[in-house]
Amino acid sequence: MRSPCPIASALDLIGDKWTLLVVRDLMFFGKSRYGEFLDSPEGIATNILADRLRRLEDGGIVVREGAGRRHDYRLTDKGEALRPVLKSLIDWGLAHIPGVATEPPPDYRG
Amino acid sequence: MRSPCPIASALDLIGDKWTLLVVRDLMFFGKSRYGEFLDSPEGIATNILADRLRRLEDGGIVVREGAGRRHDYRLTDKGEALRPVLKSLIDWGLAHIPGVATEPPPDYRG
DNA sequence: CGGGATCCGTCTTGATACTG
DNA sequence: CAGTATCAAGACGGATCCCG
Repeated sequence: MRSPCPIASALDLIGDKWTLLVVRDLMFFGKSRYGEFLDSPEGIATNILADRLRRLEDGGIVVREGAGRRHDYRLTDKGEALRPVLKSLIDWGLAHIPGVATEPPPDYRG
Repeated sequence: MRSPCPIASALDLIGDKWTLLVVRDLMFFGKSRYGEFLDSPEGIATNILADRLRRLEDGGIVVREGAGRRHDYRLTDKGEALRPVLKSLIDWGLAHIPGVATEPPPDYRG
């Protein structure tokens, strides 16, 4: 039994286009509700969003809070621990992707 | 015109399961040839690998060197700049994914 | 033999419509 | 508002073929 590569294992959880965008909304933009994620300019589809939220929950990265329909999603400690990943991604994007830093960027705190 | 989010832009380039695994092979395991990437334990298919290498090249993250068939892929400065992303992903995986750190991990230099 | 391209069946993704 | 149902389009995996 070889222990799996931590990069490969991490990418199994968060290695797709949409998952980290939801984490970004939670981490940097203070969003917590389904409808707020939907409003993001990238335009995630409703079924994809539901699927990613479920995977994030199954992976222990977010928790769903509140009873009934009006629940909030919140990052767990494991989810918060992704902050350096997001930060380094932001730094890389700003430095190396043309057109991304030409205007005052939104407020990526953290 | 809003400037696009650097995270979203970055994920357009590297936000999938396979791309960062190729970067990992280049960055940490000293691989540089098609056949070497194929040998990685995750088992990428030939068509997928060819596609990802082309995208990485188009995105300025790798360059293809050498004439004829026997060429090497090498990280550009833009590709090397992904090192903090990979590093933070390794740290997160080791700390938060069960089973990943139970044996002496391979040598992630950097 | 190494480095792909191509074809094909399957699984996933995504846009939209619909429901409680 | 927070999802599910439906269904088309694309990505994937695997095998095979091809070309130098």
